[in-house]
Amino acid sequence: MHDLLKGKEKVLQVAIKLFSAKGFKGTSIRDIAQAMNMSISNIYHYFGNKEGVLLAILEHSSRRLIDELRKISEMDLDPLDRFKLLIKTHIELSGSYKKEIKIFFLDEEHLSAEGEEINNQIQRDILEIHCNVLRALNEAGYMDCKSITITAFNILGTINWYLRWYRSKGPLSAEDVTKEVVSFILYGVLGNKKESIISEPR
Amino acid sequence: MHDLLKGKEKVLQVAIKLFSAKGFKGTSIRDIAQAMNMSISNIYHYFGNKEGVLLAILEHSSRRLIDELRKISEMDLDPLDRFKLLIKTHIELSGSYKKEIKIFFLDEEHLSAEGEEINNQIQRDILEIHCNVLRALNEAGYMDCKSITITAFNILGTINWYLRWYRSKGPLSAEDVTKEVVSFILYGVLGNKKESIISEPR
DNA sequence: TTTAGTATCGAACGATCGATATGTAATTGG
DNA sequence: CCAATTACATATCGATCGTTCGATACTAAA
Repeated sequence: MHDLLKGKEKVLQVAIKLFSAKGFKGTSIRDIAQAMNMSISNIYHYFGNKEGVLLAILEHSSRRLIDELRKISEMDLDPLDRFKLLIKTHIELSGSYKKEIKIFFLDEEHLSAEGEEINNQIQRDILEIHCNVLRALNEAGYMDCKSITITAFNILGTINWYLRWYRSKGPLSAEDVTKEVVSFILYGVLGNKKESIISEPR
Repeated sequence: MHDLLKGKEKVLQVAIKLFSAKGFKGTSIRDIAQAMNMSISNIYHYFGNKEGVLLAILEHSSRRLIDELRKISEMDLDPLDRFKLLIKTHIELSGSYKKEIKIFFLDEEHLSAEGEEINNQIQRDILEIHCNVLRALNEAGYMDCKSITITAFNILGTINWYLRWYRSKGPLSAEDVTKEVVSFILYGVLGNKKESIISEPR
């Protein structure tokens, strides 16, 4: 049952778990090694140093999310439909990356210059994708805001905070919770332009 | 000029700065002591241990915010005006606590059972204040959502994320940025009940 | 002046940290 | 089958960590 993953893959999996639970500084290389019955030096053999493990997680996990979101942002759709799809996908995809995203929140301050640059690039990529989709929405007359960037930040805040608090314990189904969050964002963005905006994207 | 603050007060001030910049685990007692030319053992004399410093910051800084917000939530106002005032005040007050709030985000995982309980109580208090104000808003027919708690979380997410990204460097004034964030939240909450909702509270 | 309490310090403790040097077993390509 | 590369382990390094101990300076009451 265990040991389906081996080597590098398993290190990453274990590190994601520990980093998200105890933070980067709060997790030692020894913690990771012990949790998978591997020697310390082996981790160094794979990743060079401790930050290497964090960067590997960061790049490995962000790639798919960014690629997926960018694909949506370039789709030839009605701006509103594209926006709805983007939000919904971002929330759903992020759901399967909860641990990894938590790591980015917690530990961006402990990175070296190089690591910080990589992390910033990821954040910038995601923000830019949202800005692009919002810009089209704005030009099509669906919304009316002073700053697209601020609006994008507000969206990311709502999504990322959702990842923080959601625990699948409440009375509502995961689907209903997602719908409620999407609805909050949609109304927040579309503001006083009142159309029937809440309908399933697809 | 310096040394206006002494002893405990100064420790707290320096610790807030360092914790928010490098995290709790990333800051050693020695860092704090050195940054203010004080001996390590003196900090222990004041706060018992490292977590004691963190808890002192937490309690000291959250008290005023919670008291202020609760006062607003109990004001005898039109539910919508009260809600607007609450959001605006929360954002503005949080602005002067940026560093402290960042600490809470970063470090809630490193706390002992006692510390975690205190931290949870603070989070619960703030959430409850928002829920109460939202409930009145809902009963007065201003909004229409499935879960007041989810909506409160969305609001907190937007506010707290704002504290993360805002840097007073952009083209807009701080006031305009605040207005934009408040507007996002208002529309997000009020949803399809479309009245003229964006006007200065007071 | 004595006393008691508070504020402060330097030195050291054991533990743990990230990292490395130096190995041996396993795997693989020719 | 053998050489080379990869995968792993042991043992250890110096640095730093949180914490404690025992002592000294200061301050205000008795």
